[in-house]
Amino acid sequence: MKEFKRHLVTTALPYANGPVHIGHLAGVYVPADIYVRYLRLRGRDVVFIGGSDEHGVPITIKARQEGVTPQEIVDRYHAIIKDSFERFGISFDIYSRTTSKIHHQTASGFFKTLYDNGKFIEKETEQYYDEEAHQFLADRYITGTCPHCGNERAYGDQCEQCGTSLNATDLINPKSTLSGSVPVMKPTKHWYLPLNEYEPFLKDWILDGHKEWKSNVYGQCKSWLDLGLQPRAVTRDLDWGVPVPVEGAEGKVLYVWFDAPIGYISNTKELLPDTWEDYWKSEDCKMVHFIGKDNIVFHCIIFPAMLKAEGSFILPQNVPANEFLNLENDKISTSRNWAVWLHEYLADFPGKEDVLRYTLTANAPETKDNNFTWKDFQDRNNNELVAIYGNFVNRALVLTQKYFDGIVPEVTGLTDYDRETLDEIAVIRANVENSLENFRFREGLKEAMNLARLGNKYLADTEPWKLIKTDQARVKTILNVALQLAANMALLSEPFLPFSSTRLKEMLNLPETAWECIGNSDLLVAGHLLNEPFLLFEKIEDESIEKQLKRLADTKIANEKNDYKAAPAKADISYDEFSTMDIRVGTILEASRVPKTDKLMKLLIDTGIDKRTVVSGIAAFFTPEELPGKQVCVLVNLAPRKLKGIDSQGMILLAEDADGKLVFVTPVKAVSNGVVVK
RNA sequence: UGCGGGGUGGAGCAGUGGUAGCUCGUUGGGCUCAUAACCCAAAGGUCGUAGGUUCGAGUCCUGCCCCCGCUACCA
Repeated sequence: MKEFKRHLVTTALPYANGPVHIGHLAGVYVPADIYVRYLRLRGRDVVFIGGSDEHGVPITIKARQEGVTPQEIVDRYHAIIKDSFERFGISFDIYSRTTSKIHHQTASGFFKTLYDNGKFIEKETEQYYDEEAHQFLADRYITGTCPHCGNERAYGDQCEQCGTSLNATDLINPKSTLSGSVPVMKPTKHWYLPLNEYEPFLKDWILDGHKEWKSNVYGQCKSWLDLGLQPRAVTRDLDWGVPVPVEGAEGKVLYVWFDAPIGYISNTKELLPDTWEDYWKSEDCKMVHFIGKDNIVFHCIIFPAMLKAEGSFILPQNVPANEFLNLENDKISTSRNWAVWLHEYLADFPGKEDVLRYTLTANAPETKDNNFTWKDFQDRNNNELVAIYGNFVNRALVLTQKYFDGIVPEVTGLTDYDRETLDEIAVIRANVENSLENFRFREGLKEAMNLARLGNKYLADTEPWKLIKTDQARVKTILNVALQLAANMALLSEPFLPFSSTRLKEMLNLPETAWECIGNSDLLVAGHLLNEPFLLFEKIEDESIEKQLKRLADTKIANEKNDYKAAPAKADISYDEFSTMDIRVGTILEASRVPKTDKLMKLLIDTGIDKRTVVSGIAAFFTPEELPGKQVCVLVNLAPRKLKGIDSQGMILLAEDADGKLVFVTPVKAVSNGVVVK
């Protein structure tokens, strides 16, 4: 395998129209950070590049909805994202943004180079234009009637009712979702990158040259290449983005997918104005893109074709794309607020950065979509971090504190078992390294935890708490070994759990130690004074988990309300038919549950005409105590009916909300009992 | 519709032709230094489904079913 002098690690640029959530973290940022921290610990020359993607149509839409400028939107989210990454320990060397001056220059220059070298095709096409919003419309922003099933809410690219994919021009009665106006066809000119010309190169490079890529990545690429590539537009009609730097391109910007990956280059330039080319233009540099599976085609096909067209850049050595993470069995969604937001997590679980890093890594969607549940989060913390890692460290340190006043005891003689245990460290280290080099972070973490498991087993097998009564010298050796294991654990787990590693090193008073020392049994020398032990991890109680689940349940209810669509109107009736119904305002006098039923409530109501009994299915929503005195509307001429043996003389009017909850229909101010509702 | 990825004990994963493994949970036992933590043992899987190839298939082939991506928000 080739040894690279430098490493360039990029992470997908999060879109600055919302904060980052656990899906982003599990898919991209946590694995990338583990990888980078590992490379740094091994003394490799590495730059870690991140930044916000701040262009594109959705940001302009959101700005329009909120009545602010796109700049205000991206400023807001860029700040939140950058800050939360930093506090979470994603150790970017730079986290910049695509609205930066240097990015505009870089992206613009990149386009110009390709343009000047004749790498683009110019094409004029007719597209829908919204004359009120003064914008060309992407297919998704046009709705109309589906020509196949007649659904009136079909989108320009697909009808969600019948599933057919459409062209915007297929829609009957097209409407712009931006302004509601009827769009008109207008000619527009765009520049296309002829991807088809790069097909032979891409086939050679990926299909023959990178068979080691993950199967999801390789398979997706193969599929695209087998189907044949088409020229792809790299410009858009929009006023938000990097202006197209050629004549006749007024009002056009670079397509966000042309612009965004160039952000990796711009951000490297911003970080290293003088030496960035050592990373981007030197075959000695290994470039790796961390992305989610939806981005595979852009990073494996389009961006490499762009780089190839330009000619002076290197290509990625690997693109370890992850699958998706679900949250409590539902797709994570920014717009539906179905997510665990990083900035909220950091506020709710201060000091527990590593717990989330651990959970997301242990359960990373490396080979298929996975599910994050708060129960799993709690279990992994309590049963693994606390019980295995934290507990081992605590045992070793507390015993040393108790027997030897926190001073590392000397080795008085190693048994075969001691040696075997210590030798195991190097084996585990090799396993961790192998996993990380091959982007198997889940496996690597499990291997690292095996060191703590080994420690617990060692203590259980050697039982120093028994021997202390009879053989102090042996106990010295045992605790020395246990402490060496703990010190090795602090080093080995650092890429995965950096905050805990720092705390553990503090407790051990461990001097700066190189990764290469992992496996040594003298990381702590005899006579070395340890600091006071404290708990590395703490149990997470049910209450804090329930709080999170409650929040999600509330979101679900809110979404159901938002998604509520009124049922279609029933067939017309005459006024005479309506007037046959006699609806009166009445007051509830008494209320009691109907025994042996879940839903039924027996009510005595003063209807102004009489006092009568009504049985109503409201017991799930009201208590008998809160009802007396309430005014309600009653249909008084509904034929009586026996319910559970009780004569019900009428019906109370109720509105059923989107979430199934019932609400009384009540006059907005008190009126006399018996007044007519009409 | 098509193409790609995935469907393995309660949960999360490994396993590309030769007796089905790992972590957590569960049950039983042990230990008591440790955050009721730790250690040992056991139970638990007809490997989505129906066929086929093979002496032998989770592993290869074919059909079908389910989930996800390519397709707004979005990793």
